Amino acid sequence: MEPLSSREKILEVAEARFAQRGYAGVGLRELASQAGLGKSSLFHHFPSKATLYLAVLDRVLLRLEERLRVAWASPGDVATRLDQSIDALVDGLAEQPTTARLLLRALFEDDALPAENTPEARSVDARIALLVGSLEGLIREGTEAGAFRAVSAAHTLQTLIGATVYYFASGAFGEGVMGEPLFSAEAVRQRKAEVKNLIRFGLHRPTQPPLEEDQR
Amino acid sequence: MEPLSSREKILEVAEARFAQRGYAGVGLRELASQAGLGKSSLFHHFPSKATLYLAVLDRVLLRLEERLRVAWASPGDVATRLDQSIDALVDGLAEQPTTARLLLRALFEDDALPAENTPEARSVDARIALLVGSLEGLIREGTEAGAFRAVSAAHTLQTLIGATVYYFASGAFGEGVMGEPLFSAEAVRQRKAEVKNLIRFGLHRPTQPPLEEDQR
DNA sequence: GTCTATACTACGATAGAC
DNA sequence: GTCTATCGTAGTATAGAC
Repeated sequence: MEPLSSREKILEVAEARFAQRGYAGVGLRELASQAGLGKSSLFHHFPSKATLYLAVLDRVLLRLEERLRVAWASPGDVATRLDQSIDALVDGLAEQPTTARLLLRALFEDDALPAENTPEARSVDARIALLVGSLEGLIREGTEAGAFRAVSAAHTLQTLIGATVYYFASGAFGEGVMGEPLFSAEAVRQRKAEVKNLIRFGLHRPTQPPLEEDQR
Repeated sequence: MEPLSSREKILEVAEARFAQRGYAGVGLRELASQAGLGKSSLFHHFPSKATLYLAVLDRVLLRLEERLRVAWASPGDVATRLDQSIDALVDGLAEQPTTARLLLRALFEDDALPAENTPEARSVDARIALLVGSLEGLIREGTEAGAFRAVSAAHTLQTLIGATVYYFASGAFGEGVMGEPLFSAEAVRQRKAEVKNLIRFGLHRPTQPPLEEDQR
């Protein structure tokens, strides 16, 4: 295993710090020292705090994108591809606890960033648009084909984001609610099953048998 | 209409600023001047930034609590009381756009607050525990009575929080997804219907007729 | 109850030596 | 590519006059 380059080390530390404290809550001194550098050396790799932040976001979105591309390329029917997208999304968010927090925080920190219309910001926006558009298209395809109820694709997508991104971003509060760690392999497996079943069958008593994973 | 006292004015401005920028992103200079005061005068009303923040949170949670108490006192069956709780929660979150953002941000900013174990922090924790516990109890009651599928109450509660708190906190991103403002009376009405129907029936084609509001 | 003045620390960012 | 030194600003908080 090669040691990380300075740039990679900075990105790694910055991802952890931004996820935990948010953009405004992170100081570059602290960040630099955790990366084993002086503060000024940061500016050799990234011209500003905002650029560094966007680079972190971009990397995280790319990781998710790669996982979801596999699900979208699946030959199955719409319901199957939606299930596989949920699996991929949950796996991607569960891979690193920083991911969901970073993404959820990013939704709030748009106006705090002094970096609109930079190339970095446009790359991040494009990745988000791709993810959102693909998932929404999948839901819409299902309703138009008659496989799903006549739900609003946008509303359903938002609920799905809440059920996944919010869930894995919920931190100590979420662990308190769940009564166990959010990121254990078993907990992640169960989250996938619960979300897929709720999406399929809703809360009320089933008229079809639930998925096998939900048997308890 | 009486003019606001300084304390009330500060709370109002602070709620807006903390919702928009987060705890670390708000400066007390800026906050004070928006409230029409000098920076130092803040400290006459609140001994520290953390105390002010917790006072804001407490007020927001109290508003929600009052709405939900009505739903919990309803004489209906479990499914009805859950529907009414969702209505009350959505109405409470939609009443002021700051509410959902503040609550969602609060989940992340626990460790950034230098104010654990103060009376203010304990009050906030108690209010959250009441809200969470009551909603979870309602779901559990439904599964035990056989009205709901054998879902995990904790998982379902988290999904419900995502579908409501995250939704109304999603800001510009959410409006982009929805293609319209989140807080218009019509949009709020539709969100209630979509969430209740998804909770009831799931996404797949209904074997029972959907609620009347979902007819499109 | 609000003000001015001030203390001390940290912030993001830059200049320039090595 | 990393460092020290420095700039100007803003951060929370306190003291004390009015």
